[in-house]
Formats: sequence, structure tokens, C-alpha cells
Amino acid sequence: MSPARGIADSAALRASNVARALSEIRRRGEAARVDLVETLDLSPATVSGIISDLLEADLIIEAPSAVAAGRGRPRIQLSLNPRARIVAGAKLSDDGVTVAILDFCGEVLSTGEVATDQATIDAPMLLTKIDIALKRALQGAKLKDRDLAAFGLGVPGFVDVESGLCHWSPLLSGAPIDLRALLSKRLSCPIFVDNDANLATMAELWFGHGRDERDFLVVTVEHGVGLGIVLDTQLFRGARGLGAEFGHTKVQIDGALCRCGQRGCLEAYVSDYALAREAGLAVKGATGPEDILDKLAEQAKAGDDVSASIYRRAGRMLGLGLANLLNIFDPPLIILAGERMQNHDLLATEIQRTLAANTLAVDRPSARVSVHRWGDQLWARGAGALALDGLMSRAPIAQAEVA
Amino acid sequence: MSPARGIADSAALRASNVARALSEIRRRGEAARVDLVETLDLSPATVSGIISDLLEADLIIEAPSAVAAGRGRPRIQLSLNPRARIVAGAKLSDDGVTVAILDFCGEVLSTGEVATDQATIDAPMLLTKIDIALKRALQGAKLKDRDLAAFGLGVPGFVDVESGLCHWSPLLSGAPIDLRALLSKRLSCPIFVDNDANLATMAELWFGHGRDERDFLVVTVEHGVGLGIVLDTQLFRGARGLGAEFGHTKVQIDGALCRCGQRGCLEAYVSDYALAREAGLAVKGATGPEDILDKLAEQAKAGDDVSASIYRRAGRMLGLGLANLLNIFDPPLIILAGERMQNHDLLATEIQRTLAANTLAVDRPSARVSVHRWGDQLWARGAGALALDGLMSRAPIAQAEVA
DNA sequence: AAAAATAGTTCTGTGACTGAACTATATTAG
DNA sequence: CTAATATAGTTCAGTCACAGAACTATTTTT
Repeated sequence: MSPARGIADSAALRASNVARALSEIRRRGEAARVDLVETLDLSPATVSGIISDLLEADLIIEAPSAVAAGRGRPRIQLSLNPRARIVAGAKLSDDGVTVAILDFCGEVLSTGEVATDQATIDAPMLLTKIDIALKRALQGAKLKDRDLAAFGLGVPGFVDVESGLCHWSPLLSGAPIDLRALLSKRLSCPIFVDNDANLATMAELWFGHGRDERDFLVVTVEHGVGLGIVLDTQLFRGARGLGAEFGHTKVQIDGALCRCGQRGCLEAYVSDYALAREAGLAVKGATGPEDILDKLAEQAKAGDDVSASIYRRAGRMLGLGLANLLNIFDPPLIILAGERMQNHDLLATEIQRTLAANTLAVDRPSARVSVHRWGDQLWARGAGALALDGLMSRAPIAQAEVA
Repeated sequence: MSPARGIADSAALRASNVARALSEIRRRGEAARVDLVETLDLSPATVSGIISDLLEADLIIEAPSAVAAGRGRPRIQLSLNPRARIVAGAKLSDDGVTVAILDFCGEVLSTGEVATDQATIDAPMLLTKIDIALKRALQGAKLKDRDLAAFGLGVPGFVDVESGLCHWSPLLSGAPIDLRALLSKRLSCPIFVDNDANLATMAELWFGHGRDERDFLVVTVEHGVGLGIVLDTQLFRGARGLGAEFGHTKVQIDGALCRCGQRGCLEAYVSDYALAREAGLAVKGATGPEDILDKLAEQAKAGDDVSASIYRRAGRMLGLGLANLLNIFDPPLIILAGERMQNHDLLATEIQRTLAANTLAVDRPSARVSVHRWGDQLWARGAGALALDGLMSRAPIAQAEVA
């Protein structure tokens, strides 16, 4: 039985259908009205009206007529108006802060970066860093603060999306920090804050491998291990609004010590620092923490068995964690994302082997595993997608009239 | 951004609101129109119309006026009409088949059971057993086949809810079996089939500890270990319509051998057969498989350390599995259900300890863990709830007119 | 007995959707 | 070259769900 939720009045009905139309145009890149009639299961009359509203609000534009295939009146292709909204997305990583400016289509107009020289920074420092990176990005696109319709920020750790509060982050001191309040001092546009794994997931959903899937999982492997969950084309954030904490899934009881203080966390086997910890025994004469990982990968690829065994174990643990996810969510697709995924070939075999050995086969295809290498700029783009999503998920046209 | 889903036309809008009203009345047991106005966020006028339709369809009844508290016109309490629909629910366990007959309020009118003498049965045998148990149950309630508005069946294993197909079950030979087609030979009413953990979950949602929660998890511990997930008051069945497979979550890499053929499954540590396997070393002079578990529990309670250690390990593994679930779903409530939960005090300490040690504390209350002892008849009631839910989740009034 | 409070109904207006008829614009057949 | 056909999109009238406001109903309080 359906529960106490759903759309109550007809205004909400229209808003929902407008959002569905806009979302479908975004997903396809281009769509004619007939396409929407079919996909959204609405009558031509209704679609006509919705599109008319969207055109009036300048959120979409009619293409100057593409190709005319077949006979009959040629379809008029509709696409998002790139200039309809400009948003900024920021990602906090242990390198520093990266900001990307996105147009309404999600294209990156410019980026700006600033490095951090400390392991953790406090709230005022974060604001300063974001300010600098944002200024650089805005300059690159020749834009001003007030051109921004929304701002999205992703940080690792526990973030409450509703309140914009960061409960804990490995990169921030002085938590809990009200990130939304903090940014509101600097910007007057709506602020959206989320866990960084959700950024990657949003980007995969909007621009990446998840574009054509209703359900998939994104596992990010970097300094930590994150998980994003898409169910029925919607980002799922856990029952209480907090992001999924996959890095601290236990893959070994009383296992390796994790930076969270517990033992046996997945992160304690597959993250950068976990690899570096073991690499000390395999790599000689490294000049720094970055270098040791590069050398480790190099040696493993060259056939050094000790080095390779470090990757093998990481792959096995990651595979085990993924197998558990598959057993619960049963998604058709899992995306592995992250900068470290450049060495995924070192992990891949073991991941696949462990997955196969630990998931139950039924008479249907098992999940595809796809790998996506990610840099900071893609994370920032995901933060921008978050901002666009936050902006558009309510009442897109009403917002247009305000603007 | 909202995706390509939602309510399209206004007929669906009404259907949705009717279902919401009905669901709310069921949840509360009794509700006045004003209550629905507040809870469903609809106008008095709309609620008036919806209730009028439901009364006309005989799905609900007006109470003969309860107490008149305070001044003003006394509210007219509405409740479900118990006689509006009669459904049957069946549960296949390794003991046999249990059937329960439920009225529209979910009250059990009668039950019927039949034992099986083999470990696995095939499709014709299943149908025979269900037939016998159903006949007994119907006799008890003085009802006929054609009084049934729907039939729900729960089996352990992999079940595709949409198609009614059982891909695999530990209790059925000859899989895949089209259970819906099988039962359609015997009954002309709609048939709903699901994984048995989902039955328990549906029952907790409708009648049990989950009644007042929007989000919770149900972990069933019996001969296998099952998981049911409720998100936003809806049973979640995995991306591809299959139940969550928690029993084969891996809690130990290359761990104990499971009956699924893999190693380290949670089930291989906490299910009946796993306990019995280890109990062989601790218990002397047991007369049979049931007896060995009873003796094991007895000895453990009496302070025998070897016996207690078996429970300790089971509790630790279950705690680890639960910790991983908490990290992903972050629910406010976890319900442990099952017949074996009679010995939960033997597991409880270790579960709590492991949970505490393996979940990350943030500045908010952690999940409550509640324990619910379940017998076969409660499972069957869950199957009935499944049937009621399936029947009502679409267009309750339209169905009334057909009937 | 009148006033106040609360519950529920009826009526009217707004708006969202659909179906059907219509217009627009292309290709193809003769 | 014209008519037929096919496809895309618009307009208009009708239906239906909802909300707001005025109404009725029923109780307690003053």
C-alpha cells in the first residue's frame, strides 16, 4: 500500500512534469516534443504547453532545425539553454580546493585551483581557499559573483545535506562546521553541500557512465573510499540524510588499523595511505609520499611480486566489499571512480576474481563493472552538477521568474 | 533534478491520494477526516470527497462514534472495513507450509499448516502442500476459495517479485519455478510472491515495530539470514526486483563454508545449521538436529564456556554484518526477527559490542536495535500483508467496483 | 440561551490533463 | 507538378482534482 507521500495538488503535478521534461532534455542532450510525449507518457497537448512555458522562461531553446529524416513535418529539436543558469562547484581534497564554473548544460566554462599546505584546515581557512579558487575560476570565465545561480560544495566525511552541516571530515578541523552558513557569508545564491562520493555519483548520473542507467553504484577510491547509490535515477543518501559510508565497511574482523580508529575497514586496505603504509617494505629510496606510490605501481607492473601482492590484497578486499554491495543492491552497473584508478589494471584481475567468487549467480547477467579515472576537476564538475540539481529539482520555472 | 518518473495525469493523482488515505487509516487503526487533512496535507473538501468514495466502495466504515473529547462537533472515527477483502498468505519453511487467512485489517482469521518430510520439494509437491494448508485454513474461517481477493506466498531464496518467478530456493528443487503460474492453476485471484525476509519486513511495517518508522531494516535469522529494507515507508527490493541477499554477505574472507558453496558468508556463522555444525563438538548425547540446538542453548545459559563461545562468535559476525548495514543505510531502527531470536540474549551482548566497535559515531543517536521473536504463523501473516499491499497499492477503488 | 469551538459538507473557481480537430511541413506516388 | 500520405506540433473544449470560502452540524462553555 502506498504510504503517506506523493503529490498532493495539481500545481505540484505540473511542477513535477516540468521537471521531468527538463530532466529528459538534459539526459538526451536534444529532444523533440514527440520524444517527450513518448518518454513522459503525456499527451501532445500537455507537452506543448510545458515546452511553451520552458521556452518563455528561457530555460530551453529550439535548435535551428537539424536534419530532416523521413517524411512528414520535421521535428524541432529542443535543448537546454546553456546561458540559462551559471553555477559553481567546489571540491575539497587533500591537495587543495578546486572550483569549476558550469553552464546550464553542465559544460565546464573554467576552473580555478588553490593548494593547501596542511593536512587539515579550519573553517576560516577553508572559506579563504574557496574564495581564492572561486575568484580564479570566475576570472577565467569573465564572470562575477552575482552571475552564479547556485554553489555546490563537496567534502569527504559526514555531511548532512539538508542542513549543510559537516559533522566530521578528515580534512577539516573544528567540526561540526555549518558549511552552508559559512558560504552564505561569501555568496548570496543557494548553497548545496554534500559528501564527495555523492559528487562523483551525481556527475556519473548526469554526464558519465550512469547516464543511461536507472540504478547503479559508484565506488570512489582515493585517499578514502566512498560510495554513491543511485536508485530509480535518484541519488540515495541514506535514511537520515547522511552519505553512505563505504570506506568503513568492515572486510576483516579485527583487521588492519584504519585512520578512523577502528579495525578492518575497507579503507585500511585500499586507500592511498594504506598502500603507502605497506609500500614502505617493498619500495626503496622513495623521495616522498607521492613518489612511494608511483614507485610501487611501477615495480608491480615490472613484475615485482612483493609490490604486486600489495595490490592483490587491495583488490581482493575491494572485491569483497563490492560483492557485499552487489548482494544487497543487485545493481546492473558498478562504476569505480577515482584518480588512483589509473592503476586499476593492477587491481582489476583480483577484483573480478573476488567478485565472481563471492556473489551468487542466478540465471541473469551479473553486474557490469566499469572504471572511470577521475581528476579533481571532474570532482568539481560533480559539485556543479549538485548545484544544478539542487536548483532545478524544486520548481524550475518559478525560479526563472524570480531571476 | 527530478527524473522521468512521477504522476502524470490527474486520475493517477486521485488514485495516489486515495491510497494515501487508506494507508494512513490502516496505519492509525482509526482516523477522523481532520486527521487525514493534517497528515496528508489535503484540504477538508478533498478529504471529504475521498472518504465518501471509500465509504461507497465499502472499503472503510464509520465508527458508531467513540468518545467526545473537548468541545465542538465530535469527530467521526473511520476504520477499515474488516470484511472488505479477505486474503491468504503462505510461507514455505523447512518445517512445511503455513497458511494464514487475513481480513482487510490484517487480523488473522485462521491458520492451516502442513508438514514436509523432505529437505526439498518440487513444484507439484509444493502446490499440493499449499492446497492442503489452504484448505485447512479456509475451513477454520468457514470460507471458500472464491472469497479470497489475493494470495501471497513467501519462500526463502531468490524471487523475482514482478514475474513471480523463483530463481533459486534452498527448499525447492527444479528451479527456476514460475510460482505465480503454478498457483494460478489453483486460484483465480491475484498472486504475489516474494522472498521470505520481505514478508517479515512487510509485517513489521504494517503490524510490528516498524509501524511508526519511515526507514528501518529487518534482519531475519532462521535457517538462513535474510534482510528487508524499508526506505521512506516503502519496501525496497533491489534494483532488479530481487530481494536483498544478506545471508551471503561476506564477514570473513575465505571463512567458513556456506551451503551456497562460497566461504565466509554470514549465514555460515549464525544460521541454525551453522550453530549445529559447531555444536557437535560441545554437545554430547543429542537425539536429533533440533535437540542439539536446544541443548547448546541450555549449556551456554548454564555457563558452559565452549557452548557460549559458539554464540559469541555468531553474535560477533552478525554484529559485523549489521555494522556494515548501518554504515550504508544509516537507519534509525534495526529489527532482528526470527524464531531463533528466543536465544537472542546469548547473542545480544556480543552483537551490541561489535556494533559499537564497528560503526562510526557522529553527533546524533545511533540506531536502535529491537528484537522480535517470530513463529511460522507470523511469517504467514506477513505473506497476507504482502497480498493486501499488492492488492491495494494500485487503484483500490477501481478494484472495488470490479469486485 | 447565546457564544465559541471543532468537524465535516457543499459550492464555485482555478488549473492540469486529454481527445479531437486543426495547422504546418515534409516526402512520395502518379 | 499535384495530390496523397505521413509526421510534428497547436488549439480548443471537456473532464476532473484540488483549494478556498461559505455553509451546516454538533458539541462545550459561559
